[in-house]
Amino acid sequence: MDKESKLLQLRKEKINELKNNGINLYPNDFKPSCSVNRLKKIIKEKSDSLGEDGDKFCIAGRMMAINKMGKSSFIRFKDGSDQLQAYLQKNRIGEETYSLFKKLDIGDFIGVKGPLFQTRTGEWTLLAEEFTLLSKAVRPLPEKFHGIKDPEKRYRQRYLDLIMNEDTRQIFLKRSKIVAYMRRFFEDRGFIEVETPMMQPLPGGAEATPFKTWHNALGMELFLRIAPELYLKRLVVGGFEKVFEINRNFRNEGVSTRHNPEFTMVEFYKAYADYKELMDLTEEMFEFITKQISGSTEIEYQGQNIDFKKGWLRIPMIESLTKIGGIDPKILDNTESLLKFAQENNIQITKKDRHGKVLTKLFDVLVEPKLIQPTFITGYPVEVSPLSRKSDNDPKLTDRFELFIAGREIANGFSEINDPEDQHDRFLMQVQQRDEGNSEAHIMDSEYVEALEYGMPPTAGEGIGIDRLVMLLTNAKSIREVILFPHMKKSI
RNA sequence: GGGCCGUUAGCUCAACUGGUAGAGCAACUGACUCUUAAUCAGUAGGUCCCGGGUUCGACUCCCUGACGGCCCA
Repeated sequence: MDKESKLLQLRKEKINELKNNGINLYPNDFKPSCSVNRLKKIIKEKSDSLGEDGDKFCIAGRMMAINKMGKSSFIRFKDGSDQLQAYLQKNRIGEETYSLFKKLDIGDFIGVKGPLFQTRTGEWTLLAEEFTLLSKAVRPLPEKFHGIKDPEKRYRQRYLDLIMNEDTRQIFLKRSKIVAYMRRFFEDRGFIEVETPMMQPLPGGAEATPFKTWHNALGMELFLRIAPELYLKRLVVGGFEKVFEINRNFRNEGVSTRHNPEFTMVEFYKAYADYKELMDLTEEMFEFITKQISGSTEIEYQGQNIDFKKGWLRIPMIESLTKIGGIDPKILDNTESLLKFAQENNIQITKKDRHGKVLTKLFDVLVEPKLIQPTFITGYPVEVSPLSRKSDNDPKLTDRFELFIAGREIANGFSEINDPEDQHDRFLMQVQQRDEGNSEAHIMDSEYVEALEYGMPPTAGEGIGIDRLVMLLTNAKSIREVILFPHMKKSI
């Protein structure tokens, strides 16, 4: 703990003095009659019945500013909904209460009861007839005008950020709404929400390094999940034809403005659907959510206008490499030439990488950053898609898409493999890649294959990064701005 | 992992070429019954991120480290 400042010592002395005078600093018997927000609506709707002799209200909140003028004072305070001003007069609330008030600080929670009046400037103000301390703050709040800016402090002490910065509050209110609308979208279409293990004996469903943990009683190693995919598909096998899960995934990777070790995804699966249908569904969902949140399908993200109105561009990956990435179509099938091209353009690719992987890496560098408007890239190579159904037209490709917006990956979806033999072979291919040094390649999951052997209906599934979606809709530059408590190193 | 930048009072920030740290808000004392970044008078408040080094002297220059931000891989 930090060394106590003089400021803090003084506060504690003052608090002891109040306690010694028999004042309860933390009572729990004050019931507000309404929120500030509700009160403001009442003011708008029926200000006729308001006034010094009019209706009385009981409001609670945190004091954010105090203007003392001798025997009367204005305080600005806020609850979870809005801010309000109250006027305290010594001869109205009594000498004893007024002198208690004078000892209080910005940051303290208070309750005020009284009618409303308008100040000289016309501001509706609660005229205090009763005034109570509800909870004493020991530490002072950050400065009222500049608030708290230091990103490190804002993340580590998010509560201060939320108290002082309305923008921050709005981001997380929006985040909550985005998730709520997403739930509604799925529920309206007959999907059921499920929860599958966060701790898994075999980490699967994605290419990533997992976190390890240990279960004492079972005496076994467990992994924090990198994806819920294989469990959700077991549920489709089990007869739940439309499922979704909104929950955390954990990947043991670096942190950046786009990566947090734990992040939230929605994954959903729909039986008898294919990847094309999911693209349609995704367009519908994004359009719906964006309209609800922003009132329009258009948003501005970091200076770019982005339109979510459905009818997004759909481009096969190969085509995107030539048309957007500028690769000569003649060298596309030749791994050697592609490697040479990569080298010439300073793109780091391992010689070991297979053709499909080389294409994907070139795509990441040459195409992805240029996909600003919502764009589906389809037809991913088999090598990088161990869980996607092979395309009927081209066995080298899969019935898969990824969604890109503002130059970053937002979603990934595909028709699922439901041929257990194919799935088994794909796992084997991954195991081989693992042996060749790709530590992120998928692990053989025989129990999952066994589940497929009982029969899974034709199905398509998709995952959408919620944090990244929230970033887009809140115009946040860093993922840390949309995660309440982003991971940081220990500060000591 | 690499590059650049940052860390000074509770908060937001200053401090020139190295000369011994300052403002606003917050706090404290006092005045003030319509303020709203209230005002007025006064007071106090510092491990200059940690640790080394250079120097007569370091917030300032150099090195190591910690934490953070941005960019890149």
